[in-house]
Amino acid sequence: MGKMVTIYDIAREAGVSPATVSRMLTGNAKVSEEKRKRITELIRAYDYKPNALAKGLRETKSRVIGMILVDFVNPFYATLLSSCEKEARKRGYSLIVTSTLGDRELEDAYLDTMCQQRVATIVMVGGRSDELAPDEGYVGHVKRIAESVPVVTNGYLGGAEGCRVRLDEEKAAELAVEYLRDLGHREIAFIGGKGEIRSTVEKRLKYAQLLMQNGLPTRKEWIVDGPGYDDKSGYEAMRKLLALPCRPTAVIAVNDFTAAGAAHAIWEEGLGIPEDFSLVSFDDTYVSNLCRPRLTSVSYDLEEFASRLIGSAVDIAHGRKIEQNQVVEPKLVVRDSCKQYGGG
Amino acid sequence: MGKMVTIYDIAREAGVSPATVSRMLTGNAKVSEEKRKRITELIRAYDYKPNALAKGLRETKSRVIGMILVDFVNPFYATLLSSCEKEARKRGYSLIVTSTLGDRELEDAYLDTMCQQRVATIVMVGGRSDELAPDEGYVGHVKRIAESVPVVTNGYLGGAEGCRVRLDEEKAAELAVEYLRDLGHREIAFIGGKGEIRSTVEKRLKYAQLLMQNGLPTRKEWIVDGPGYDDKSGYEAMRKLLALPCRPTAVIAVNDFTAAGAAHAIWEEGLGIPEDFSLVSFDDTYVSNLCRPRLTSVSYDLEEFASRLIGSAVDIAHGRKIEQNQVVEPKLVVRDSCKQYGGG
DNA sequence: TTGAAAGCGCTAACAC
DNA sequence: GTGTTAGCGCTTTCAA
Repeated sequence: MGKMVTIYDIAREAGVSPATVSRMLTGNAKVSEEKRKRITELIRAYDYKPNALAKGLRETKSRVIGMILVDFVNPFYATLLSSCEKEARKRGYSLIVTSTLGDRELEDAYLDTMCQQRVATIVMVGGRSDELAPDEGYVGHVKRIAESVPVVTNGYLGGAEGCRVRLDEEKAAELAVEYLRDLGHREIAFIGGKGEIRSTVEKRLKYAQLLMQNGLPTRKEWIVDGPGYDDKSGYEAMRKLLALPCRPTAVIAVNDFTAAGAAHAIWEEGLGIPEDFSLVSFDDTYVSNLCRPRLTSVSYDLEEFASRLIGSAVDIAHGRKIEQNQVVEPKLVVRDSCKQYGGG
Repeated sequence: MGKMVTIYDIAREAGVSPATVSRMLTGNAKVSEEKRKRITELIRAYDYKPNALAKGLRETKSRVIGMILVDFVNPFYATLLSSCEKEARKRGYSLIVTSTLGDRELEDAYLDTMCQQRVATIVMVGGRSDELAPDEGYVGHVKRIAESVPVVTNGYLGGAEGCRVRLDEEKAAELAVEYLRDLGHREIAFIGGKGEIRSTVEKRLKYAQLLMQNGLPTRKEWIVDGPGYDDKSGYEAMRKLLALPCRPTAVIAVNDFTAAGAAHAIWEEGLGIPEDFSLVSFDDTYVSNLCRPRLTSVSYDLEEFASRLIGSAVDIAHGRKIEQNQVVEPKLVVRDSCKQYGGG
């Protein structure tokens, strides 16, 4: 691999000092039109590429954001990643990414790796920061890291996070429940997810609260814990519901995958959506469009989420003032998986 | 943000020279057991994190691989990314990622960005490198880049690439066609994809060739060009097929999304899978498991693909000898979307 | 085995 | 407006 050209090469060739070349590049000081022209030309001619490592070393921080996601494959996170990357680019940043798949040790290791890379900011979405009760050791670790590199997250890190951007899970649950209630449903179940994940618990709690407030029947068996967030979980959860003596008429699924799984269980029983069950999911990934009937789903504006996440990350890195607590609101996207109860 | 501790801090505290600390860290030279112990302790106590920027500057290259994908959201690439990241980590590398979404200028810009980051290697999958005839300017650009940073790709870059890892598209097409043929199908269509994308063209060509070799009827209308790779494309393509006076009995879809779209068109017509149409797709993403009936699909071992991509990237970076041309073979995963023709 | 010193490529004082 | 210089944190000769 050939030696890379440096500002010294350019400077020598142009008969100026490296500083002048640097000044032109950064735009931090005036450079005479004549030299400017000569330098610009040389840069093109030599195809000069500034060394981000040197710049980063000099400024004790790189224009790179470290992103720790729980999973790249899940379309919710995949889309978020895509938006974040676009957003980062727009602001002149690159993304170093990592997926933990729920592995706690990995999460710790990655925190360190990104710290070593001297990323400008660490953005964490999902994973342990999203757990209801992240363990002490972990929070301590993040706190230590956060002393040298700011952390932006959607979860809660005991105050270690420099900035938090949450999704309004309660509002999301509200949209789902109220939509079904307005359609005349009274027997509404909630399936999927895990009891230790904050986002899930927040939804379930709000769901239960709303049922009560609306005088709708609440039953323990109508909240089916996971075992997880995939279609298999949804399938199994729905089968439990189907086995119940008193079945609900509507089902809220913790995400599109569990909804898809639930749909399969319903069809297997020879029943239909929305004829026999109305189905609402969260996340509104492309999966909700891929199912038939297409799923009515609570949607988060992932572009906005990404924009706030990355925007805050960049602002913090530049020492700008930011909103410490931000919330992204959901909205309901009505498709074909629900119908008026009793009505038609 | 607090000042980070350096080897100088450690050295001073331990009463040794920075060089000794460095030697211990890199393991490039012997260090007395006594100092080693003292240093190790200090490193823990101060939570010292080596500055990857400085190291990279010194060694004129970082332990980061730049990955340019066409799209993060498509589960094929999302899964590939996930596997690549895992593979990179295993080898002590991080991933800087980027998705181009088919934007040519972006691809150029990213190539430069990664070059500036002094990534060890650039890995490109999808995008322009996957086009049948990438334009001259682009190839030139890659060639120039490739002089300073090695490029690994699945596409063809006029020899600029340092290493190529292809999927065996022809074998994939063969698996699909022969499976359907063996089931007794004679009228087989191919839908989706774009005529300028190498992987698609390779599949179509092989498909056409195999029909002929097997004495099966070939019809122009049975190859439906895209318009793309999403379910809408599949839906539209299938509708064209359905409108034909002579419909095929089996359909090969360029990926899972187009297959899902095709399935919807078929159902809309009141027809069934596999009763009225047998359906085979490529890629075998989780989408093929999410559909009902589950899709029979040609599967690539994405872990192997990732392992070869990243393995080669790392090997090249270390100046090791590598296989210049590697191929990942597909296999057929039989599920429920096909049936014996005539037979049952 | 260890230390001193140079240098990777860049930017920002500080002079002029 | 421009050049000189020091230093970001690390590794690696070169001597001792």
